[in-house]
Amino acid sequence: MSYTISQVAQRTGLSIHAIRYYDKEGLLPFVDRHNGTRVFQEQDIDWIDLICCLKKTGMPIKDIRTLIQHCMDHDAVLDKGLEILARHRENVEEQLKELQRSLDTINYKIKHLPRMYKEKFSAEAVGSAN
Amino acid sequence: MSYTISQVAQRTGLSIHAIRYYDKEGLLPFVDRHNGTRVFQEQDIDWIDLICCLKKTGMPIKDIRTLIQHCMDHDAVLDKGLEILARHRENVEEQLKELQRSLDTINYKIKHLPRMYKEKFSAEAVGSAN
DNA sequence: ATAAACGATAGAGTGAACTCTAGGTCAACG
DNA sequence: CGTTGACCTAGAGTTCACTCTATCGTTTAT
Repeated sequence: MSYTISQVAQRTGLSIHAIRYYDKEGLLPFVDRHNGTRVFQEQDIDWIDLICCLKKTGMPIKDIRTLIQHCMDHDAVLDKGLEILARHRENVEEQLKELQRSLDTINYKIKHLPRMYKEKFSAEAVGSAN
Repeated sequence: MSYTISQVAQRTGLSIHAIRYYDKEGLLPFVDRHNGTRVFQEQDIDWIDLICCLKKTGMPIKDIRTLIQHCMDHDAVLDKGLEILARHRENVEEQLKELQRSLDTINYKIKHLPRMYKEKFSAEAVGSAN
């Protein structure tokens, strides 16, 4: 079973434009062509899913390209590809902690917003009374 | 105690340029001026901390401006400001879940990368044998 | 009194990641 | 045989959030 670009767009949630852009940027070197038209296989979609996941977790396109290029290189895949992914996993774990801290801060600020607000206006009242 | 823009930059980790940019974008309507020079109070830094937190959690600048403007409006603060923050908190909770899902996916992909890689090259071997 | 240090503004430039447009190819259908 | 519809490329345009530059004003120390 193979897929057209619009079917892949449907399945992945990416726009057709974005897929072509990713290809142009070297993220999809594994995609076959038929008369110039891209023909996607099931496993290509697995790779695109990985790309989407890396994007969602903030990996820039040039880093994804590096990873993909390593993975297309027979000898280096287990070494360099896995190394990059493992490093990114740590990064995502840090993002999780940071996001949790931010959530705590937001909760704190929600609790104290009335006070912050009050203090600011008291200060301004003093200021304008001067 | 009051602070200059460079002291605020130090304390918040923002660049001086970014602080001025935020001011220009209407995020810091509460900052006083002395002879045109910005003078920051302690509670202004509390507001800037909130702004940083909202930015880190993906709120765009125009939405932060809307929130701040509501909070500078006496009558609406508890209603609209808290409402926006509460909605954003739900958003951040969803981000946390999504990030956790992405981490799971990355772990899964790390486990299966050797297989994805192998299948891709098998497929290409078949293709080039045709 | 003048130079250094720090502050200000306006506006141009940057980089990332798309998004859109124009113009073209190709296979299938009536 | 022509027209639709889906695909293609090259490249221009857009948005966001800064970042940088040029130029100017104000304190402060020597």
